[in-house]
Amino acid sequence: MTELAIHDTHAGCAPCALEDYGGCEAAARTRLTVRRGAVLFRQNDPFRAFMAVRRGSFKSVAVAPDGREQVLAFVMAGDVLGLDGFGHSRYASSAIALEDSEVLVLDYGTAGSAGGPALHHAMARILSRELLRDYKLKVLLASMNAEQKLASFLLNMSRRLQDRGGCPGDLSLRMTRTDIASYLGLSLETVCRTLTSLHRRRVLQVDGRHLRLLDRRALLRQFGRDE
Amino acid sequence: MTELAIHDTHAGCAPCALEDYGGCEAAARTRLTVRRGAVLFRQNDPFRAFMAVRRGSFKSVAVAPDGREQVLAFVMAGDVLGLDGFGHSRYASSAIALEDSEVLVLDYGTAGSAGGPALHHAMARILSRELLRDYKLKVLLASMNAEQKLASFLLNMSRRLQDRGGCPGDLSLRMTRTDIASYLGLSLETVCRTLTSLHRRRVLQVDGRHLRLLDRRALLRQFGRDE
DNA sequence: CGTCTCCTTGAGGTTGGTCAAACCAGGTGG
DNA sequence: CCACCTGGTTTGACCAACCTCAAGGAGACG
Repeated sequence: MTELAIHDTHAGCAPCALEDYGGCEAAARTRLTVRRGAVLFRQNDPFRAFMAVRRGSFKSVAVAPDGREQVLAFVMAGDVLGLDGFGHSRYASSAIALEDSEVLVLDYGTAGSAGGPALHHAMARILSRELLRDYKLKVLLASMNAEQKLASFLLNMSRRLQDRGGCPGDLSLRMTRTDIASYLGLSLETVCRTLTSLHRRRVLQVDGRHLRLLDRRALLRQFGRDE
Repeated sequence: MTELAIHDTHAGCAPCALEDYGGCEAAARTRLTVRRGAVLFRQNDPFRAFMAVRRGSFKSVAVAPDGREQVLAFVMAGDVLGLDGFGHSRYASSAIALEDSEVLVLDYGTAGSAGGPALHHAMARILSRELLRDYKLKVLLASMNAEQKLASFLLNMSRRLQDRGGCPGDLSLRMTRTDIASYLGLSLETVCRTLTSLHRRRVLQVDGRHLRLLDRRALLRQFGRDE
């Protein structure tokens, strides 16, 4: 009870986010479609609005001090983009579509003053949840080895797909190995090697970006009390 | 312009937070004093309220899946604790005082419904800023080597102390090496070694928990475009 | 068919982790 | 006052997990 459930790592039950947003879709000004690879907004752009992902998925990236890109999050349908931009009135990260996608522009600046307390409350909840997700990712980055990171990532993706009505054992990834590596703080080669290792041990079936979880137990076992 | 300024890493200009909170101190129900080492709230406790640190400092820790403690943040006067608990109505991390401290209990549940939109707006800004801080920490954890992590940490601490009116070159740390190591995703020995290495190179003067920055430039140089 | 991007696999080296021992400061009790 | 104990810190020796560099395969697309 006192420990984080690992299969929840950076989960955050995204569909709830929009749900939370409740009837407030009135706040939605515009609906945008974004082509795969296109940039929805860019780090340091002045903050305009939150974006609720309707369809498709994005990666959220920031430029690290040394100039390399760092993937901060994978954002799927039902999640909200741009939450970080609000506090400093600039986006803190760029949002890049991993596939053809559709977003709802949530003009919080306007709707915020107009909307009732319910809207604010919902917004705060979404932000807070995002924080929780971040916390879990920090734990992952700070204290896990390569295999644990991958296991955590896979279980999380599986869960999120399941929440969206997909088959939990069937992962069709939208991002490259490089993206995954950056997100997990690993090198791209280590991601590959770890995946093939899991494949050889029949934990996983790997076919390019299509993965199938064969032994969920084995993934969870990565986190035995003292391994 | 497109890159994060490194000396800002997990900065977040904390004193502004309370400022932002503005005249809303009416929301403050209680003032608590906490002894060094005491637990203000515990991970998984039902969420009660946010806590604004008045005096002293805290560490925010979570239990990792493997049972080890993970330090998620160092929280100083002017910062707000418990932001993560709101979304799930449980605290996602424990708060432990690093020294004798004093906090203001911000009963958002009550004040939230009572307070005006200004309060909500302020709350959202605080949350959003916290997100930004998290983003920077994720970059640190994912893509920096030991020396860069330390440099980043030191510059950040210096900045935060400066914001609070302290002398920027004089750091009097309140946390143990173990805490720092956990926070930065390093081993305690590596933190020690890196500090002594910086000491030997006259970048830093190390005397237990009292540090003096001798060569800020050298620390910043850690992040030259491609080193 | 050539090119491009992405993925996979191998060889070798380095950073940083682990284990171990000793030091130091502060507190406690005789 | 001193002996002792504890928690924190420092340092060394060793080792392995992971990174880097390099080369080759596989699929998509013009």
